[in-house]
Amino acid sequence: MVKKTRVEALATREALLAAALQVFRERGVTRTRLSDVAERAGVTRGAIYWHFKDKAELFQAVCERGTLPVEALLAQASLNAQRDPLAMVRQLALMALTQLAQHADTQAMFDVIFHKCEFTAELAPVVAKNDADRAACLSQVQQLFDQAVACGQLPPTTDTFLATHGLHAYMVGLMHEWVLNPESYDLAVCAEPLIDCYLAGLATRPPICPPDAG
Amino acid sequence: MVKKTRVEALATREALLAAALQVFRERGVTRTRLSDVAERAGVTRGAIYWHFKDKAELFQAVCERGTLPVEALLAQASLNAQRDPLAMVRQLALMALTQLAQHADTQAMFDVIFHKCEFTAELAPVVAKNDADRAACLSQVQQLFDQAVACGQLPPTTDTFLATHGLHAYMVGLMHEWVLNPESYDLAVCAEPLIDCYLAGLATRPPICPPDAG
DNA sequence: CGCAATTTACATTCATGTATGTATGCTTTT
DNA sequence: AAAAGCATACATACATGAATGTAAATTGCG
Repeated sequence: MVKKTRVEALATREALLAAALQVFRERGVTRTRLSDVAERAGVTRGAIYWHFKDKAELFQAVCERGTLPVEALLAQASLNAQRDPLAMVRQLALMALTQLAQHADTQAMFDVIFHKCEFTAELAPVVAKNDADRAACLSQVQQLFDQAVACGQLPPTTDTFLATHGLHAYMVGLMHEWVLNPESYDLAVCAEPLIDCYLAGLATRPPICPPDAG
Repeated sequence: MVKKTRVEALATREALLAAALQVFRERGVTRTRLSDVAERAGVTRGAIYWHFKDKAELFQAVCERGTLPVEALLAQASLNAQRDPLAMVRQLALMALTQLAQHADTQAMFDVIFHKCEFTAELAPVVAKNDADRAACLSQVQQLFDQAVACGQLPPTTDTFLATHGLHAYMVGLMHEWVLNPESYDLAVCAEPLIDCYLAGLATRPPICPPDAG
């Protein structure tokens, strides 16, 4: 079998992405040979070079396929933000953790990103996209926190910059560590108390940044 | 220059470790060639094979050199624990972040571990040691939280397992993200408000684990 | 002199990228 | 509507370079 119809070609591409995600997870991105990916997808190495320029581009595609749902959440956030900003932050965090807890592919992706990947020069485009996404996300959340301060949901002394970075770190850490041991606790259930605990901390003793420290 | 005295040999070993840390950070562990490490250390590749079996063992040595200070902190903790357990947790967290904020080598090490390394089968011994260390650390901290509950420093309903994992995730996330942008904020200064914020959350709205979720 | 510490030289393995082959689907023309 | 022509979607083969591990050679210390 050589030539496929367009939809079949798309299916091949999808199979390659799925296979890549698995092999990346097993062998690490750098040690992954494209021949393994091809074999797992049921094609040869040539097919990869048709769909992707090289391994870096393949990796980028794998990442983008996975980060899409999170971006959609953020888009929502800016719209419905005005009413109850703190609840929106809470919902965003919960949805991200729930997505992770429920979707095996999401778990695989974050396992790769957190523990099976080396972010060096050759992955510069991915890193750049990551940075941009993170900056956008942080900025959005900080705006929500600012609104929460304005609403009186958070104390007026709250350093929303630090609060944002703290929450972000918390999320990253939770995902980073939970993916290592998904059996250690039920994330779908525990996400809520974990998030609420941090938010309660913000409300009762918000971080206050000394001058010139950020 | 060929043969050295014993102390000089130790110096060579140290130079190799320092060089490896740098090159690991620049190129990622997997893409690092031992020839680069040797060159940076001012020796040839053969010297590496004298001191270390292979790259994995070199990496392990680099990690162990860096994780030593943290272990010392934990050893302290179990001793002075009885009086004010929550303050002990606080101090531990602060010291870890301070160590990171002040020592360039520590920053380099965590940058490598978090962003420049793929934890796959070939690094199994390192992973095993990491797991053991983490488990020990978590167990220690959970004991402190248990004592804090007993002292009345934390509400009796507190799920100390979740509290521990939450704090650990927080720490990991803070280090993981701050190392990416050490200029984004002054960690040495902000560590205190960040930690206190989380601990305040624990005190006012501790995580409560539903049955059978952990 | 024998061993510790390091260099040099060598063989081997292995993944990559590319160049080329090829057959099929798609399109256009008449 | 049928056939030709072209682009697509891969497979195959090859050349290349690069890093590794080991074995042998070298030299200085005790």
